[in-house]
Amino acid sequence: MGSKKNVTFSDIAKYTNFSKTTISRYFNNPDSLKLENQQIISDALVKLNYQENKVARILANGKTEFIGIIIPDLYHHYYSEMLSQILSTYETFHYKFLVFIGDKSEKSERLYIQELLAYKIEGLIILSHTIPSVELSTLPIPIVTIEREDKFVCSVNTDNYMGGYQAAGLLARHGCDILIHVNSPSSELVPAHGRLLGFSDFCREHGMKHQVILQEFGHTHETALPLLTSLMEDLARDYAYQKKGVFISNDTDANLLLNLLFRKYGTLPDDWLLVGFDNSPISREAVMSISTIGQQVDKLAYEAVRLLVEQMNERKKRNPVPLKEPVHKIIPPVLFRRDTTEKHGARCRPAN
Amino acid sequence: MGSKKNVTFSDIAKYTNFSKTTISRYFNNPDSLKLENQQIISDALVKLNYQENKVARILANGKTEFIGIIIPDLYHHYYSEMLSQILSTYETFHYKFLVFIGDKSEKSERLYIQELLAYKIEGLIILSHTIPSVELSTLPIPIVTIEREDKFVCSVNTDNYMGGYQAAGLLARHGCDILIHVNSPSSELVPAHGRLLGFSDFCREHGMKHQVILQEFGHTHETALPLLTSLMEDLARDYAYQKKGVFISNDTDANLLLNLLFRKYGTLPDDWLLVGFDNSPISREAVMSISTIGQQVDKLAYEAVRLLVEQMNERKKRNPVPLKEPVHKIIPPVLFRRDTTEKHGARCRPAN
DNA sequence: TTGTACGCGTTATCAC
DNA sequence: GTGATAACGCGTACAA
Repeated sequence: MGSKKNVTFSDIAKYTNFSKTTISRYFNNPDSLKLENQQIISDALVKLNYQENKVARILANGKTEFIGIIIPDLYHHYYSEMLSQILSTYETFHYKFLVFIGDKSEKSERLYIQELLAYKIEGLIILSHTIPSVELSTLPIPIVTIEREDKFVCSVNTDNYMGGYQAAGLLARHGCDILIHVNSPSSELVPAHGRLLGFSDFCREHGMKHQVILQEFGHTHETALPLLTSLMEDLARDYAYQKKGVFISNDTDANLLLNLLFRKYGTLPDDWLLVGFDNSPISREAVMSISTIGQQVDKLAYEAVRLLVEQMNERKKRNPVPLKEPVHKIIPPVLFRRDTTEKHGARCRPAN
Repeated sequence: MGSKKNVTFSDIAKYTNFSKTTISRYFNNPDSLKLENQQIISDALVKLNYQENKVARILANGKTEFIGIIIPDLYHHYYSEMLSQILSTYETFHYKFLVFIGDKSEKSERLYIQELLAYKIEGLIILSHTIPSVELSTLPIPIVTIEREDKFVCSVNTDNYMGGYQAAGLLARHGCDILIHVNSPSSELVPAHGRLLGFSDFCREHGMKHQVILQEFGHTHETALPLLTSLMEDLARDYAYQKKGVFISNDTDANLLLNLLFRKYGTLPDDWLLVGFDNSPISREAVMSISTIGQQVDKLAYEAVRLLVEQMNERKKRNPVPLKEPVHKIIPPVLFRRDTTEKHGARCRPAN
C-alpha cells in the first residue's frame, strides 16, 4: 500500500503465475481465458490495486482515443453549449477530448495543432475561424469543422439559408410592411452568410419590401448601444407608420434593441416585430421573450463527432478508403415563436 | 511523403549519423550539442518531416502534462467562463486539459476519474459536487476543487461571506428599510453558504431589519416564474411603503424578478432595490443593468491551476514533501454597482 | 560533446 | 488456452 511504483502486468503475471500476455488478454479479450482463470486475475487486480495505464497501451497499439477541439471562446453561449454537447458524446463513442481555446493568432493556433498532433489525436474538430480549410486539409488526420469556412474539409453546419428564409417568412406572415435584416458583414464562404441569402430570397420571391443592413456592433454593450440606438431611430423615422419586421442575426443584439425600444416606448410597440438568431438564454430571459432561429446544437455536435469517428475507424482498417470529397452535413434550424412576434399576432388574430 | 510509418529518432539518427540519444538531447537540452550539429539535426527534421510523439515521451519519463477537469455543466455562464479561464492557463503552465462534464451520477463520475487516472493525469480540478472530498482525498494525485465542499482537499473559493456582507452593505447604504436575502437552501459545507452568513451578520451588526428566504426556484423559467411572482407579491404586501433591498443569490433569478417588476409597474419602482450574484451576462443585458456580486473567475481559475501545479512539481522532486493540511485559497468578490441600486441612489443624492 | 544499453507498460505475432 | 518475445518511440544512467 502506497508503494512508489505502479503495479504492472508483470507484477500481476508473477503474482498469478500467468504471463503478461494472458493478463493483457484478460482486458482485451477476456473470453479467451477460462472462467476460472478470469476470476484469479480479477482477484489479483484488486489485491494488488492495479491501475490501468492507457499511455503504454497507446504506444503499443497506436490508438489514443483522443479527439482535439479548437474553439474560439466559451463566452458565447452557442460555443459553450456546443462544447458541452461534444464532450457529452463521450458516453457514446468513448473518445477523450483535448480542448484548446483558439481566440488568438493564426500562429498560436498552429502551435495548438502541433501540440495536439504530438499527443497523437486521432481526429480534430475545429470551430475557430483563423486557419483556412485548405491548410487544415493538409493535416494527417481527419478534420471536421462546425459553422465555419469548410471548402476543403468535412463539416457540419446549420441550414442557415433555411433559417433566414424562416425568419423572413415568420415576419411576413404577421403582416409586416417592411422586412429588415441586420447582420455583421461576413465572407460568403462562411455558412452564416446563408442567413442573408435565405432572407433576401424569401423577400424577393414573395415581393416583400426589404432592406439588409450590414453593420458590426462589436462585442460589448458600450460599443453596441449607441450604434443600435441610432439604428432604431433611423428605422423608426424611415418606416414610420409601417409595420417593421426586424431579423437580427444574434440574440444578444436583438435583446439590446428590445431593451432600447422598451426604454423608449415602455413596451414593444405594435409596429415592431423582432426575430433573433441562436436561441441563446437571453432570448428567453429578456423582458419579453424573443422569437429566434435556433441551431440544433446537440445534433450539430453529435454529427460532427460521428462524422469524425467514421473516418477515424476507416483509417484503422487494413485497406482504408479515404473520402474523395469532403462531406458537408446540414442540420435544419428550429424556429422559436415567442412574444416579440406572437404577441402582436395574438392581438390581431385572437382565434389563431 | 505520405509514407505510412512515422519518422522516429532512429530515422533521424541514421540520416544524420548521430545516435538516438543525441537526437533526444537536441530536443531536451539543445545547448549540450555544438551549434553546428544542432543545425544538421534541425535540417534533418524538416527534411524528414518529423512529428514529435509525446506519448512515447510520457512512457519514458512519466510526465503527461495532463490535468483532468470535471465540471458540472457549461450551461451556466459561471462554469463556462471558469473552464475558459482554466484552459487559458495553457499559455502559462503548458498543461493540457482532459475535460469531462460531470452532471451525472456519482458512479459515472467515478468512472471519469478512473479514465483520467488511466491516462496518467498529474492533477485533477473538480467543480462538480457529487463526490465528497473525503473520497477525493484518497486519490493518488493532487486535487484542487473550486467552490464546492472541500474539507479534505485543496481548494480555491470566493470569499462568499464578504460577498453577502457587501451586498447587504450596499443595500443598507441606499437607505433600505428591510433587507431580504433570497437563496436556495444549501449545505453549510459549501462555500456559497457563506453568502447567507455574511448577509445576516451585516444586518445583525448594523441593526438592520432583515429576512432570509430559502427557496428552490428550479432551473427553468417555467418553474421559477410562478414562484418568483408570488414571492414578489408577498414582499410587496408584507413590506408595503417600505424600501425593500433584495439580495438574490444568482443573476438569473434577479433578472426574472426585475422583469416581473417591470411588467407589473412598467419600471423598477423606487421602493425596490436589487442585487444579484455572479456578474453573469444577463446582469448587464437586462432591461435595467443589475447590481451584482461578481466572482473573480480569472483569479479563481489561475490560482486553482497554480496550486495544482505547485503540488505536481513537488511530487517530481527527489524528496517530495506532501502538504500536511489541505490549502484553501480565498479570492475576494467584486461588487458591481449598477442601475438596480444606483438609479435610486442617484436620484436621492444627485451630488454623490 | 556524443554513444551504448536498457527501461517505461502495454500489445502483436508467433509458437505451443 | 496460454506463453515467449519483439515491437512501440523516447529518456536516461553510464560510459567514453
